[in-house]
Order: sequence, then structure tokens, then C-alpha cells
Amino acid sequence: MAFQQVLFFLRPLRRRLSPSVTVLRYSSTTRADNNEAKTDLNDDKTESFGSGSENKSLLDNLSVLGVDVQMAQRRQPGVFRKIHTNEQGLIDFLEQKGASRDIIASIISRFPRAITRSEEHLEERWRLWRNIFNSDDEVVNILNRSPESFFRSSDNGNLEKNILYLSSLGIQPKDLHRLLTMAPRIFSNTLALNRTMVELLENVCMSLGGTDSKKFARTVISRNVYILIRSTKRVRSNIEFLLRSLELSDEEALKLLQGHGAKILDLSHENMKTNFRNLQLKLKSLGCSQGQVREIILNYAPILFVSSDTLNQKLDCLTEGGIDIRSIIEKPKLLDYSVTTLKQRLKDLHKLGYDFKVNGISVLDLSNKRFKSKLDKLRELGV
DNA sequence: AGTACCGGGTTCTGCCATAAGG
DNA sequence: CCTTATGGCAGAACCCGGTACT
Repeated sequence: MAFQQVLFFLRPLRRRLSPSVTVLRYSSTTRADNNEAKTDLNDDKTESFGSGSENKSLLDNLSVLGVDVQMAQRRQPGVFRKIHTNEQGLIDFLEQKGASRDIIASIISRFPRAITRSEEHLEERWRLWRNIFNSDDEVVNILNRSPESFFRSSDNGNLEKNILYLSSLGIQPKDLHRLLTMAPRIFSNTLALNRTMVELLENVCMSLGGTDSKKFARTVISRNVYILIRSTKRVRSNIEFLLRSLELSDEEALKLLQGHGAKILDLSHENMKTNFRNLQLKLKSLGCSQGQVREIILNYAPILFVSSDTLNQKLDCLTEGGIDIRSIIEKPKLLDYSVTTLKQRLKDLHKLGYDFKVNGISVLDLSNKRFKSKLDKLRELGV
């Protein structure tokens, strides 16, 4: 560390800031002054400034870059009382990976502790991420989106173990890529935490009489990449709730959880219950039985993802548009589409005198492109 | 050719609480 | 007391198109 720090201070003054920025934001002191100041402070044997005082040169360096120092200090005050920081190393490192200065400033603003990571640490962590990603650009993108996911943990060994562990479940590189892209926090979880979630899934599988619990866990995780950033408490309550309230047989449960059911396992538990109750009430008001509530969920569980208000609106516009609720229960996937889209389609079809009773409702469940060409064909035939 | 079935893409971070370590 | 590392939480859709089937 000391050696690293010395190198940092002795680094030749490469002017990285554009002159205009320098003029605008950096008036009285120079970089050399700052370095000198820091070198002096380095002789001090303490690791941090006294309570309340902060590293002035660090603040200057960062504000020159365009870091929102106020925000950064509010988020992680401790970083600013440290004597040894590696902000220039981090800046150089990220710049060399293709990050713009704006991105770097934004990263530090949102996760200041990033500047405490050493050169070796950064190199190693980047290397591990790059094993999964195809380019530095992809990594930069994720860092810009979620600096915390990359920088929160200082434990590269754990990161490596996570990758090995997930691979050992049979998760393929393509899916690892999806996991790291969509839920990068997974890789900063401790191995133990990830393992706990996987074991929860495996236990669920075994308790349902499943034979390949690894495959079960792998499938559920691939279906819903957010599972591993949720608490086991949440996922467990959701699974228990679904099994109990739908009175699923083992086979039904295994099928549902490895299919579209996986999508809703990361819902907040209260939300799942609320949406479930609402669906029950709404269907009841439309004259449906409990069995039909079960049926609609088994046909497409992600309708539990739709908030009460939105779901009611969708069902209302469909039933008012002359669609039998029973056909919705059979093909609930069209509830994926927005209220706006559904209304527009109903209007278009109504104009053409489309009869849902004769022709079914699957016409509503098409991509925009397909729906348009379908409309064109109907017009040709009809007129 | 038209339809049914199915799976995938997007971006889901930023904050707080607490344990761990000193 | 301080810090860092880590777990957990809220909030809650919409759409596209490949391909097998008919």
C-alpha cells in the first residue's frame, strides 16, 4: 500500500483535465500543491484526520473532476477523512478502460468508496468481470449504472468463488452474462448468501419430490435473474404463499416455479398478497369461482405482478369491450399489454366488427407489427 | 400462411440498518 | 466511538419475435 501510495505521489503531473475545466473550477491551487500537501500529511502516523476535519486536497481533486462532492460526503463521510486515497489511480484506471470523465465523476459521486480501492484490486476485479463480459465497454456501462455493485465489496476472492459456484450449478456463460448485466449485485454478495438462496431453492425442489434440485435452482434463477438479490425470507414467503393459496400439487408446483411462476418470486411479499386478494375480489365481482382464480394464475402467474389498479383497468376495458372473462382466464397473457394498447386494439377491432366470440381473443396478444398486419388483412377481407 | 406457444429483452438502484472490526 | 462490508428493502410492465404446429 505504502509503495503504491508513493508511486501515486511521485507520478509525473500528467495534465488530464481540459484547460477550460481547469480554469473554471480550479483557480487558486495547482495539482503540485495538492500532492505536496498530501505527502506532508502522509508523514503523519495516523490513518485519518481528526474528527471533523477532512482531506482538503482530496476534495479539490474531486471537484476538479466534476464530482458532486456534497453528495459524496453525505453518502460516505468516512472516505473523506482518510489520508490514503487512490482517486487519481481510479481515474486513470477507468479512463484507460474507456470511461468518460463525466461517467467517472458520476461514479465517484454515487459511490465514493471507489477511490479507496488499490490499483491491484481494480485490475483483478476488472479481470474477473471481463471473464464474463465481452468488452470493457460493457463493464463501463454497468459501472455507470450501478457503481455500488462493482465497488461495494473489497473481496475479489469472494467474487471469484461466486463465479465458480454459479458455474458449478450449470449456469452457462450466456446466463452468467445476463445475471451480471441485469443484477450485478449478485456477484458482490457473499458466497454464503448466494449459497443460502440456492439451497433454499434446492430444498423447495426436494420437498416437492423433484429429482434434480440443481437443475431446479438453475432454472428458477435463469428465469428470474433478480432472485439472488432478494432475501430468502421474501422468496420463501412467496413460494409458501403460492403453494398454500393455490393448493398446488407437487407436480403443479414444480412446473409453475420452473416456468412463468419464477417471474413473480421476487415480488415484495405484501405486494404479492395484495395483488392476489385484488384478483380474487375482481374475478368474484365478474362472477368467477375460486377455481377460476387458481386457473388464471396457473395459466399465467405474472398477472400477480400487475398492480391492483392497473389490473382492474385492464379487465374492465376488456370486459366492457365485449370479451368474456372466461376467455381471459384461459389466455391471461394478453394482460401483459398496457391499458392504452389494449384499448386501442379493441377500438380498431370494433371498427371492423371483429367478433371475439367467433374468432377468439388471441388477436390482442400480438406484437405491434403482427397486430398491424393482421388488421390490414382483416380490412382487405372485410371491406 | 396463419396461429399458438414460449421465452427473452429491458435495466433493478440507491438508500438505510446492522454486523464486524478496530 | 469510528469505519467498512454486507444484507435488505421499496416499487411493481410492456413488448417482441423465433419456431413448431396446423
